[in-house]
Formats: sequence, structure tokens, C-alpha cells
Amino acid sequence: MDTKRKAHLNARATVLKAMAHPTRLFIIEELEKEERCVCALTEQIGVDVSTVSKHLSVLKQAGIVIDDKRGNQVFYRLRVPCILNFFGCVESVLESNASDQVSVLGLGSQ
Amino acid sequence: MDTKRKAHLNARATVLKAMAHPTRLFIIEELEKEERCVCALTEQIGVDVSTVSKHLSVLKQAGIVIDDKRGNQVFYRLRVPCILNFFGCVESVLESNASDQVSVLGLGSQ
DNA sequence: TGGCTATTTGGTTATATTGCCAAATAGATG
DNA sequence: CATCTATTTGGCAATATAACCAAATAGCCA
Repeated sequence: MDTKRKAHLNARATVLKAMAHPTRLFIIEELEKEERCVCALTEQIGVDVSTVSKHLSVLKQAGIVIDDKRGNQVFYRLRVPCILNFFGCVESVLESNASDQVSVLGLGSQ
Repeated sequence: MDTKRKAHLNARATVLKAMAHPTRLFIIEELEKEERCVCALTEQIGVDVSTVSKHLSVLKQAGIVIDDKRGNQVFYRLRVPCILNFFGCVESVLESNASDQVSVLGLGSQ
């Protein structure tokens, strides 16, 4: 495996890893609807603000969201428009899992 | 957030998490070309067989690959055909990252 | 300035992940 | 059966994640 390919795999993995958490997926789904401030997301999710802030930081680092400070609030929105389509394949996997009864249940972390 | 949505987010996150590793992405890319036995993948990747076997087990648990034992070898292949398309959006993110110089570099794990 | 709200950062703890080695298992072949 | 190859499993150590609380920072408004 050459260096270039390795770098590319790492970059892809970083983006996927950033998405691979229930709370961050929730945030992405909500931001598909419209931008949100940290406070609104925190209220919806029901965990500590600092936790939400850190999740947002992960998404920002990966280039998935962008932040925009207005007043004393920080609004986040998706940086790339295609995230919605992106899930088509994940859904395919899940549908296959459902029909084939692959034991994916109980593996998710929260 | 209701229970059903939570379960769905967990399921999605599990699939994404399974994909979110450079070595497992490499495996997925190789299996896009054609099925491979564990030994062939191990040789390409250059880590311990047991490590490759465990990565394959993660992909299998998530419903991304299927295994097929023939003789004393085990062949793996993709279970869902759309994985290739699936990366379209990840690439979009990476392209945006490249043009915007978001510091994704150095975050990848190996 | 002082106090209030919103957000981020640092610290700590618990848990999960990853990689290696060694050992166990399974099939092929002499 | 003995042995060889291919693969999986268990155990261990190092590192990474994720959640909380507390403290720091930033902007608003009286």
C-alpha cells in the first residue's frame, strides 16, 4: 500500500469516524433541517452542554459543519450539502441487516 | 428524542463506526474489486493475521461483508453493492477540506 | 463595572478500540 | 493419525473516546 493511498484512507476514516456516533448523527440530521445554536441542540439532546460542544468540535474538525458566532450564541450548519444522500447506503446496509437478522443490535454506543 | 429514533441513530452509527478505520476502508475497497481470502488481505495490508481477522469480524457484525468458507480458506465479499457510491459524499467533504484547508490531517488513526 | 447567558476548555474517570502474541480450531494431505 | 496451512479467539498493553463537573472565556445589558 503506497503512502498516498494510506493518506487517503486516513482522511476518509477521519470523516467517517466523526459521523460514527449517535449524538453526532442526530446533530447532522437536525442541521439538515436548518442551522442551530449550541443551546438548542443541547436542549434537544439532553446531555451536558460541554459534551455537545465537544461533539460539534469533532464535526467541525472533520469539515462536516461550520460555525458562525452571532451575539453570544454560536450557530452551526452543514458545510457539505450531500450528507442526506450519503446515508442511502447506510440505510441499505440496515435494511439488509433487518431482513437477514444480522446482529447489529447492541453494538451501538451512547 | 424518542426511543425509535435513538435506536435508528445507534444502528447507523454502528455501520459507520465499522467503516471508520483505514484498514477496514482498505478492505472494503479491495472487496469492491473481488472477493478475497483473509490470507490475501493480510499480505496486502501487512499487519498480523489476527488483526485482519478482527477487522473482518467488525465488518461482518455490521453487515457490510459476508464470509464464505471454502476448503481451509475463508473468502470475504461485500454484502451490499452500493458501498462505492456511498463514498461520494465523503469525497465531497474531503474536497471541501482540501480547498478550505481544514486541518483533518493528522487526525486519522492507524 | 457587574452580572447574566452562551460556549469552550481542562481535568477526571470509565469504557472502547487496536495491535500484537500465543493458543485454539478447522480443513487438507501424507 | 500427524502435520501443515488458514483462520479465529483470548489475553494484554497502549491509546482513544465520551461523559460529567468545574473553571475560563466572550458577548450582552443594566
